[in-house]
Amino acid sequence: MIKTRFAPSPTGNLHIGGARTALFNYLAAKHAKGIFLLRIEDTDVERSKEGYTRDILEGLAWLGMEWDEGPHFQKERMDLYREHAFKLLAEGKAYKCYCSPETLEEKRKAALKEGRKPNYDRTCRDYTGDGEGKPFVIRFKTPISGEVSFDDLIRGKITFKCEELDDLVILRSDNTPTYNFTVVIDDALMGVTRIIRGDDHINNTPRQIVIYEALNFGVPEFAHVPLIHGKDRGRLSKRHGATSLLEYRNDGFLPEALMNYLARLGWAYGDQEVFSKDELIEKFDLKNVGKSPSIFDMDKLLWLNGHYMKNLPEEEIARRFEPFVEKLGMKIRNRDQLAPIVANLKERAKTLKEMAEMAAFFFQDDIQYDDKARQKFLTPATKPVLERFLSGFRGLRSLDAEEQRQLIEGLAQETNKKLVDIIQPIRVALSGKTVTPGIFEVISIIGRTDVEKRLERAIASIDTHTSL
RNA sequence: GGUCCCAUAGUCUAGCGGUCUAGGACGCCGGCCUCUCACGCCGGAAACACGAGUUCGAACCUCGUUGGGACUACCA
Repeated sequence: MIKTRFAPSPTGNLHIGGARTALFNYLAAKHAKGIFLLRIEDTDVERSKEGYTRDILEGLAWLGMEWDEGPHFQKERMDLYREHAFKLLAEGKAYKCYCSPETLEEKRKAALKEGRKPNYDRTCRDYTGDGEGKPFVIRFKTPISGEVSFDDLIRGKITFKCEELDDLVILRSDNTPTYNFTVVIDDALMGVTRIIRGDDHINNTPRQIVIYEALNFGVPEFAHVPLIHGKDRGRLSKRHGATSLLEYRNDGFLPEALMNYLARLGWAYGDQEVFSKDELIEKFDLKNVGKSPSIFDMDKLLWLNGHYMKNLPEEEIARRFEPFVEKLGMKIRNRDQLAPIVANLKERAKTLKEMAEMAAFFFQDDIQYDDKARQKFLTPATKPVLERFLSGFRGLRSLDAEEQRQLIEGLAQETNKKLVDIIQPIRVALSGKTVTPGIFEVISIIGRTDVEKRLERAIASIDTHTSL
């Protein structure tokens, strides 16, 4: 049975990089019909915040990654870590270190200055005294010679010399455990068989392996996925996409699209670009995960989101669309409008938020005229067009597209104008903008009464402006 | 500095020694469609970082160079 885990620390929001690591773990587990476990690594009391935990859980849930086990919280397992630390101490596999942080810091600086490794000099490794009541930490006795290697599932064999490893602190002087220790205890005790994490952990892996061995725990499999970089090729920061996943939700992205995008970032299945969640589970394989870091590309995400906007069931899009309309401070008064609005806008809007912005004029009585649009299309020259259209419109038996077409084409012939010259002023009169869905659709969605009102108002507004 | 990882177009990637005059996608440019904008369709520019090997043959294997990244805490 394969068991994977996502183990974020609640010292920040769940960002794109973390979400993708979580996704790979999720997909690997689901693909193997195994278990996906969630663990919150909150041993850093100073920096951990409950708000971040909430953000992480909500982000995972929104993307659609249900975890099978947990969330476990390390804060609740402190005794367990201490117990194992003292067990190692009793077995002579760890030792108390009485060196003060200050002297350690000095030694490190001096070593760096002289070009030596800034590792702990192991002063206390063979010390047998009682430290005279001084505060102490527990350090792990790392093997001094030899090699540690592991078969990374996506990189192959990676080997480290033990000399490069340090005698890691596993229990701090305040009696709290450190990361490299808790992670081993938890992964071992929770039965995690396959650790998929960012490649920033490659260097930690040998340090963890020697702890597994000292505790007689079976060593799990490791897979280190490349990090996602920002446009500047550096680590992801707020500027590119390190903000919370939930911001993508608020910006009107669909979880289906984001999951699809994230999966394809670093992983590929031939030439295929679009994958449903089930398809991802079916086809995901760590073997096809690339080794080089990738850069987050908002344009491609937008394209994929647009794809899902077009292809998800309209009722589903409509349901998710409503909150975005409300967020713009508008109300959907006539629910019959919703379906045709979505039908017409789903090909144009890349996000739900954009869709709401595009749809705004449908929901407002006193629409705002875009300045440039008004100057160009609501003028003394176009006023007669609008007037003639209005009177013709009043005589229409229905708002059927064919009838509308006849009216507008007739007007174009009579005035010797092109269709666009008739339609654009009408479009601006009805929407305030030069860009909207097809005019017949716009008219039929707005409805007879409101179309007339808006035309009247637009015509009147021309008077106002010319008299000024 | 040390250790480790990585290297196909601007970006995501296919490629796993011959089928590569390197394929797909986003983006970009041009065209068609057309009531505006999109959508859709058609076409185009654009890449194997460099240098040595190995081999009959290398984007694919080896080594080196260069470039990028990560780690180097009583953070995770």
